[in-house]
Amino acid sequence: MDRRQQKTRKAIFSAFNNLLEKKHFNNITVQEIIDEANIGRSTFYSHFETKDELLKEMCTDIFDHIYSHELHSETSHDFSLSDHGLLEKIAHLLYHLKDNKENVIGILSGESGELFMRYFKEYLVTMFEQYPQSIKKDVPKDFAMNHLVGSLAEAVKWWIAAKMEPKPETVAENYLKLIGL
Amino acid sequence: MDRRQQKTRKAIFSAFNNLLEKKHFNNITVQEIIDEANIGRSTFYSHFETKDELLKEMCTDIFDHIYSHELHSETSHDFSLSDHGLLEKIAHLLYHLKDNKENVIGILSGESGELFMRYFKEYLVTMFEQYPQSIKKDVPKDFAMNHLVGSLAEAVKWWIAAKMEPKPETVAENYLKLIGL
DNA sequence: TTTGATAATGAACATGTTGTTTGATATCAT
DNA sequence: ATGATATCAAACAACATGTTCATTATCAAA
Repeated sequence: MDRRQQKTRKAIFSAFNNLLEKKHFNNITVQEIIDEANIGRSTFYSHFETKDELLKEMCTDIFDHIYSHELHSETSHDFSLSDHGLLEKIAHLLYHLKDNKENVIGILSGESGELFMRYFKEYLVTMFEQYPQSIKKDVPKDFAMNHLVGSLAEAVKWWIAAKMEPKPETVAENYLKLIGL
Repeated sequence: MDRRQQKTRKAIFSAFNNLLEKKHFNNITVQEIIDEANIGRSTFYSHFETKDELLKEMCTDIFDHIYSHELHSETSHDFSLSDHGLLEKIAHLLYHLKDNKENVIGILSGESGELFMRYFKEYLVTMFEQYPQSIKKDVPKDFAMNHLVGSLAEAVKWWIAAKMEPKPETVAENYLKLIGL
């Protein structure tokens, strides 16, 4: 990829992140991104068709990053515990989010997080599908899955609002207690 | 209140609802609301300063409505059950939401629901505070509260996405099972 | 190093939205 | 009937959007 493209793409992402920390996604204008990134108007539009697409690509970047790490680093499969490794997996996920702290906080703070959360929940569904024993049997399956995913997403939001200070292991542990594992 | 004001206010609310069913809040313009409501431009701005304020007032209307009903209809306080009446309360809440079906679906469908959900969660916090025994003691209190509120909110979203077809009692029951009550 | 390709630029453009103002008109409560 | 006030249409400046185009700068590869 052309160095010039990389440079502007990076500039746009960085500018967008700065703005997301200050104000809500909806209230950020393309013009502001252009100014903050210090690029030409037509340059922005040659990279992204819309502001939404920019956010979308930013989200996929983050999750691609997490996915690839998940694949490489196989967690110690200690099936002696009741959660069958779920705790480690969740803690692991939280560590990854912490690595992307600047991006994640930028996107999620304020109300800009819906799109991000959609992607995040998709990821969580695939994750929980690997742990069928976490799904309670006495309620409809999709309702149970919705509960697992939704409440973990809420827990993560809580954690981020708490500046990611509580230890990932602690958060994961408390979460598992609350969903009854 | 002047009949004229009532009339236009109603027209604006109705127009806004119609539009919310078709498209996302962000993509609705004030102009569209004005056209749909068939009112003068300056008239809209004499009622609401911004589009956000309109949404906000719509949410408060709904919750004021629910609150007032909650106060009058005291549920049968059957403390013989483990949930101490929580089940009835939640089912009751779901029935109220169903009464406001058109409004609630309009606001919540798509991604227009964040603001609504914020109000909703505030309401849920006050609700759960009346049921201290529902808060697990072995995790931090705010984390537990966040879990109760967040997961109920998610359950409601699921229920709405399922067209409010499952019976409120069933949903409430399943929810209580999942949070371990 | 030259060169052909491609990315960035800035300016201009038509179009649409926003929020305000103004003076005329219609409707209200009393 | 009348004074108050809500509505209206029209116009306004300010700004955002997305596109076009000619020019300039930078690249990768021969």
